[in-house]
Amino acid sequence: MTKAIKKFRKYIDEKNLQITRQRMDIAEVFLQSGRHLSVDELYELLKEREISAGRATVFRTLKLLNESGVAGEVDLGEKTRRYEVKFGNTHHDHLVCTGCGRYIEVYSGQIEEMQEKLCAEHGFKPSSHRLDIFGLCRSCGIEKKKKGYR
Amino acid sequence: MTKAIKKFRKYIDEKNLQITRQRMDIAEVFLQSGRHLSVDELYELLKEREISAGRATVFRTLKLLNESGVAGEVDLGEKTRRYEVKFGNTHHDHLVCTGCGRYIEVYSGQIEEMQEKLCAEHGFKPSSHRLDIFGLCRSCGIEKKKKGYR
DNA sequence: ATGAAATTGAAATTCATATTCAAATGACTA
DNA sequence: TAGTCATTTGAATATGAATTTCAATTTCAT
Ligand SMILES: [Mn+2]
Ligand SMILES: [Mn+2]
Ligand SMILES: [Zn+2]
Ligand SMILES: [Zn+2]
Repeated sequence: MTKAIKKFRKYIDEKNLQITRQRMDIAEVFLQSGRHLSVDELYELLKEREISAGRATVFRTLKLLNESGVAGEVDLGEKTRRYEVKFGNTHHDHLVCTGCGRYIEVYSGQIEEMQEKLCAEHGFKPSSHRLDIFGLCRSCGIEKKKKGYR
Repeated sequence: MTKAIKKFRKYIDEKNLQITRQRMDIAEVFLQSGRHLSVDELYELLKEREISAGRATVFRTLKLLNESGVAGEVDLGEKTRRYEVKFGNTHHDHLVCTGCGRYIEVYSGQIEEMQEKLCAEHGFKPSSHRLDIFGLCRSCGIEKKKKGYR
């Protein structure tokens, strides 16, 4: 059993909830995917693997995973919410490719520092932030050139 | 007539749409407010001023204002979309106070530069970005101290 | 095993946003 | 100016993601 699953079980236990087959199945498929998944994508992924779980339960379990700190909510400006694995992953920002939809995870200690400084200048106490850069990833950029687009 | 209104009229004209009382009223109240407004907030603001406009028309006009470049969409992780005045305002990021809901507009040329660098390192061609920092503004931070919170 | 409590999931609800369509308004022509 | 056609308006309806409801099922403690 992975550490992430252990942490999830611990959280469930502390909240006096029950460790059920659905919750564990959903958590495992989510963790294995390693992707930035919407509720519906995870629901379909479970169906593919012939794991039965209702949409409502997938919603609720992702919420639990989020509360437990195992998963994190990601809002990339789409209409639907996504979740990513947070446990074992350090903080990062996203390069979002508008060509192929990939999310590239990036980090810059310098940017983080400058954000702190910027906040200090305004007497602002930061607790979290979100930096998303939208554009074209390397392969999509090349693709466009090939096709002669601008 | 302000330059922003002029630009909006020009856009409407170019699209072979009509300059109507509703469109102008909505645009003017929006521009005067200078705030980060949701559709509903603007709709209520119009009602207060006894300007009649249906919700659908407010939606549609904000969309037009956005397309014209006079307004910009702002997604601050709430369930509802907001619009801000874009015309005459340069690019900026947001410090979002989770205490009082204020949006402080900030800018750091250094952060922008580092973002460019970060993208370049990944062969990524950026076209836009979004940086929001959530936390407590100066007055909300002081408030919390007074009350003895952590 | 028994009963109380928690969980599940199909269906209903909510809420923001988008669309529909009949009536109103505006533009244009004769 | 009156007539005609096109656009706009806004109340009502539709949509779609997220949440809630509640009866049936499952789990846990005894
Ligand atoms: Mn990520
Ligand atoms: Mn702003
Ligand atoms: Zn790509
Ligand atoms: Zn504040």
